[in-house]
Amino acid sequence: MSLKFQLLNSTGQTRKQEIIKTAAKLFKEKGYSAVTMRDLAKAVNIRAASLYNHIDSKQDILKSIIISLAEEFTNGMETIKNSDVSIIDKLRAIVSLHVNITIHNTYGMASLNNDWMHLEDQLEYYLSLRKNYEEDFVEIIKSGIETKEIRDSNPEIIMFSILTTLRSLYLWLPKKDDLNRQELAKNLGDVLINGINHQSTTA
Amino acid sequence: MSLKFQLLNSTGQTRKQEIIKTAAKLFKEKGYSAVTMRDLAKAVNIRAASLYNHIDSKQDILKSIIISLAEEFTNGMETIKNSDVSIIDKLRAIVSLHVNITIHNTYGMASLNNDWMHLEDQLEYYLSLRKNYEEDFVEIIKSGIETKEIRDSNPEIIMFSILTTLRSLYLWLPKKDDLNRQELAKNLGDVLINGINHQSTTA
DNA sequence: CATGTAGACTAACGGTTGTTAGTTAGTTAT
DNA sequence: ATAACTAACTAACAACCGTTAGTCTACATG
Repeated sequence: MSLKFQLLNSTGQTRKQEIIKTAAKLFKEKGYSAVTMRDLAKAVNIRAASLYNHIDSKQDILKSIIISLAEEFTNGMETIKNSDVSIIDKLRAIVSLHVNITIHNTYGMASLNNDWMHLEDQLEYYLSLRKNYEEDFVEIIKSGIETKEIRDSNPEIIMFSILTTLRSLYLWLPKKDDLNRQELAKNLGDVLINGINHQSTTA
Repeated sequence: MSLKFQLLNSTGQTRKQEIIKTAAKLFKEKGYSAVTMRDLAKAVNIRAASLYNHIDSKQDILKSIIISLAEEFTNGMETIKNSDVSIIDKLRAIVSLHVNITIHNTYGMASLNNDWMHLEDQLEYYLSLRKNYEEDFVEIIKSGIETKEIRDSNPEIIMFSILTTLRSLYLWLPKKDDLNRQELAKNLGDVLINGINHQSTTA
């Protein structure tokens, strides 16, 4: 048994990673079902059959893209939930979580949002992660309403309103790369959070 | 040349309308590309070939769903733009427009959001309608900032934040049918608009 | 030098796709 | 009564789908 060194290509990723990243890009443009293995192969300049030296199946690619992202969100939420800061700061942390993940994997976010229903074996697992995430999110809102940090409106509506905006970040973040992460997160935080902040002192 | 009476089925729609509505429902669940003509045929209890007595092509179905909805939004925006009310009331009217259209065509909204890229001949037309809609929307926000009815934040971010929430209505509106239109529109208006309202006097 | 492996290839498979052709039973119009 | 139309059917086509089998070459390891 000897050490094995993974060969890296010119962009510093393994071939498998390159295939998955390219797939995510195509999935964003046309959706999982409309992208064929021959499309994907052409995009990485090999033949369709050669893809199978690196991946198990088309399904497997989708699973890799979605599950890893979903787990990133779950882990991020766990950290935020257990952190000892104000509710408003927790909400700001959630905004940053979405901005950061979306910046480093814009293409994958499209699959997470639009192609999760094509997961087969992992569908149930994905749905449980999403359900838990939304429940944690709404709990934070509720406790903010109790402590009067958040305006007293329907917590589910507040949660969905913020979450759908964050989930759509992948659509308009690419057009806004002149603003860097911190600026965008701040602007977005202002719009999303000051709106529901009870003592609205922005100016 | 004589009058022609369109035969209506048990649900009071023509067969073509029934097919398109059923298609929209399937498109919402799996996306345009993943739904086959045989799937659609089975859902309306005929054979795939028989669909072509009523529609020209699969493309044609998608076109019918998306373009009519996009034009509804365009017409609605035109009315709101030219109405003589406050900026805040215009925003409330936009919220109502989305709520009402989404209520009466929940399935179609999924295609509008997720399958527009599979339009072929009509893609350019659709994109122009969407572009105009967003431009009108952001103009309303800008004039609201000028008149100080709206908090002074980045108008594009405000617009996208509201619009993405409204675009996602089709996802969570079906779960909330205990609230009727007016209630939902009001709640949503509170969350979306009071947040950016300059003199935030909600309580 | 011999051997093993990674990663590309060609060829082909069985199944599915959207769609067309041709037919037929039932209804409506003249 | 006859002609025309509507809306269903069966059968089939050519193209495309994901995937497998088997092969070849370049390179790393012993």
